[in-house]
Amino acid sequence: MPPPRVIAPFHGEHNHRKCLDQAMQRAEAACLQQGVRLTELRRQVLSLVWENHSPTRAYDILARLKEKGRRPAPPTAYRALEFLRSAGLVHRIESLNAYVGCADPMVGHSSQFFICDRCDAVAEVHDTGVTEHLTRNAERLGLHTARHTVEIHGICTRCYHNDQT
Amino acid sequence: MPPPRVIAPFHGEHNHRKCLDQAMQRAEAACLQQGVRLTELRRQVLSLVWENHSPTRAYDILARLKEKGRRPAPPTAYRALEFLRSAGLVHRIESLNAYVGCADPMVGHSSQFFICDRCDAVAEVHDTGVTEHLTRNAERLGLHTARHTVEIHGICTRCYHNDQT
DNA sequence: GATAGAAGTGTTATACTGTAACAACCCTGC
DNA sequence: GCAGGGTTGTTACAGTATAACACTTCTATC
Ligand SMILES: [Zn+2]
Ligand SMILES: [Zn+2]
Ligand SMILES: [Zn+2]
Ligand SMILES: [Zn+2]
Repeated sequence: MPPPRVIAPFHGEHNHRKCLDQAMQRAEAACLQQGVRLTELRRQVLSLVWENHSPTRAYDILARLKEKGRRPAPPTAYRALEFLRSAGLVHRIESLNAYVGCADPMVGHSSQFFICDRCDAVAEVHDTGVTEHLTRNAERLGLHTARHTVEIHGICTRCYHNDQT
Repeated sequence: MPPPRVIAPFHGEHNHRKCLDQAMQRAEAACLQQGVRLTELRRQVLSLVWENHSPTRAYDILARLKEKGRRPAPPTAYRALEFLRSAGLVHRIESLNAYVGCADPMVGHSSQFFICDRCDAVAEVHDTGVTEHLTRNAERLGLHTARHTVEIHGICTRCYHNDQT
């Protein structure tokens, strides 16, 4: 079994511009491969989700789209987000009603998300051990699995230390 | 490591009246032990959640409370549900915005939920293997864990077979 | 038992999240 | 060009959740 792979860690100091560019490039490639259209609107929404590594809510997307000159209504944002999700380019965090970009869209994965409730940082992990346990349980119960939602909430080290001071 | 324990299975043929009575009894005991008050309203809401083993939404609770002669507004339901959740008597299914009764409230557990998207049946499982995997990952990332959300969606065997016919 | 404080519930209003339905537009292949 | 499907715009509304304050009920203490 391969070791758990951290797709996006907490607070990684990095050139985020690079993050964003890479995400957009991978999105173009993924859509090309899947034969679906990454339109200008979808590109804009994806880049908004990728503005940072915290979960983005649909109505935040709407507000930012307005700033960009569009006059969008809710369905505009939800449709774009649903497209991106089905293409594997973003994940939905159910416990927050929000979306994060996926840094590795080309592999079909069911990830686990570790979320800091103080600073909103999210780490995406792909631990096949967890997945196998869940799959085994599903089989035992007779559930033909469609999707996993695994979201762990807590306080990240940085925020935890800040609280002590 | 103990084997995964199925707290509530799919479609178990059973005397549900017994289910309900037992749940209410355990709730009384749990509240007594925790030194919190299981008021009449909270008792009513808990019994509504326990009417069946499918997730119950807050506004369904509201509607049923109206039938029982109250004239409740949303906060009434949400406050009762939040109380029951904090007392460990119900779990919230994040991916459905709904609540299910917990059949084993006395043990502090973080469960996994297996959900049939066709018939809404929910199975609650307590697999320490899953929990340990997640805990290990949280430690590695430096997340001081507060709560787990593990929800597996799919189609249960019974519904799957019905679809074939 | 009176009485203050805490806990619980009622009530109004409002914010946030998400979708149905239909119109208009645009792209692609014929 | 011109159908036809996919995408976006637009209006309206459904569903989920909380803030704020009033009122009641319970509990502890005198
Ligand atoms: Zn980045
Ligand atoms: Zn943090
Ligand atoms: Zn039952
Ligand atoms: Zn089913």
